[in-house]
Amino acid sequence: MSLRDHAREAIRDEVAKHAWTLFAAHGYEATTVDQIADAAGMSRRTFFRYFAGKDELVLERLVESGNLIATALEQRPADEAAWPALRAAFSATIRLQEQHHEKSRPLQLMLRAEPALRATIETRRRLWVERLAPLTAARLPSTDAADRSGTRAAAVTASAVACLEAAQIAWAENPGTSLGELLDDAMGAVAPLR
Amino acid sequence: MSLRDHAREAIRDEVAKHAWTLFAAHGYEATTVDQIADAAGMSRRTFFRYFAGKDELVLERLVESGNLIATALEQRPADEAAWPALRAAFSATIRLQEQHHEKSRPLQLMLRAEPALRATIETRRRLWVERLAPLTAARLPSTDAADRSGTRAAAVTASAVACLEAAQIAWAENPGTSLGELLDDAMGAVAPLR
DNA sequence: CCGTCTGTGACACCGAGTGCCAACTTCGCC
DNA sequence: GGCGAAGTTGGCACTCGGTGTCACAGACGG
Repeated sequence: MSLRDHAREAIRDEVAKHAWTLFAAHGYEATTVDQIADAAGMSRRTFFRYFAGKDELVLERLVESGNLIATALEQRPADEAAWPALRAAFSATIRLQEQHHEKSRPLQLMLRAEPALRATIETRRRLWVERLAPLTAARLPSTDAADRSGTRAAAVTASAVACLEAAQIAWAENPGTSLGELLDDAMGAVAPLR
Repeated sequence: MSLRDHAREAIRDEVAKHAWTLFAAHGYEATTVDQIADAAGMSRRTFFRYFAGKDELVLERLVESGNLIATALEQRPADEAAWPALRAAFSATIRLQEQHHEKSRPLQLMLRAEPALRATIETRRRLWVERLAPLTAARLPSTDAADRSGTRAAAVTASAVACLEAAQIAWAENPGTSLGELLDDAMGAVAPLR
């Protein structure tokens, strides 16, 4: 189990490395699966045994951030309200992005520019909301309509994610701006942050 | 000009009618373009001259609602704040959906269930935010950071759209609920509605 | 040494989408 | 009314993403 899986993970990383080099050079859509498989030294058919599709190469990266945000949200004080807690949970991801801005800025721009990645973006949004909404639910003021608590949590979480995306776009398009300030601005415009 | 265009529009409607019948019967992804073209009595190649892609058949419907929301938002009193104005602008669309719930509920469920439509959903979201954000901007409290006003408007608009989507999902999955109440609940959980 | 299990590559296939070209219709103009 | 231009159509071939199938190679334990 462990030996085989370790090798598999190593191969996945290797393939992804080649793929991202090609994406950076020619863009996502213009890079064909054959080119990636070729660069990685494997057959096209084998590529699809390691990745369900070309978009999984991109999704992989985005899911990491989701987990990071989720664990950060779990570690916020339990009595903190949902909106400021979500803002705080985004901080770690934001910091990482600003540190590696030479990598993450082009990624953000690619996500906006490539129509072929729109399905991937929607998938990411769903995964994030699915993961974060249960944690958000516990931070909402309790009401008598308990059956709608899931919907409320989903709405608040999706709104926060939408603010994060808006801030990320603005940050990617305007070099020199602070992603943290942009996010404070975006989320603060929707609801007070404390 | 007008004669040709009128015929073209009529053909588009005719094709769309056949397509939606097939979608309802077999689902979106399971319906091939060949089947649609066949049902409409035209060649596959000609279909692609009327629609840029299979997904345009779905997007067409969703864009209408966006325009409806935009005109509703334009007609709200100018001094109304962004959040309640957006809530009110959604009302007309909501009413239409509840009236034609035998059609719109399956559409909502299809949008969630078909992975092939995720790119279409993301496209709709962008079109709506692009259309509504300028109208939202005028309703935000003015600050000194004028250069970020676009980002704030995008964040608020995208949050409202996210709430609408959350309410629509809950409504589609729970027959007998009121879409208006669900939306009040969702948007009210994010920010006060008045 | 033999059976088995896994990874791999090759081939064929499907569906979405596009470029190209030949045939046909429609329209306007002489 | 005829004639040429312009637009519409359909067929063909092609690209690209993705899947099913099969046959082959190597690792493994009995």
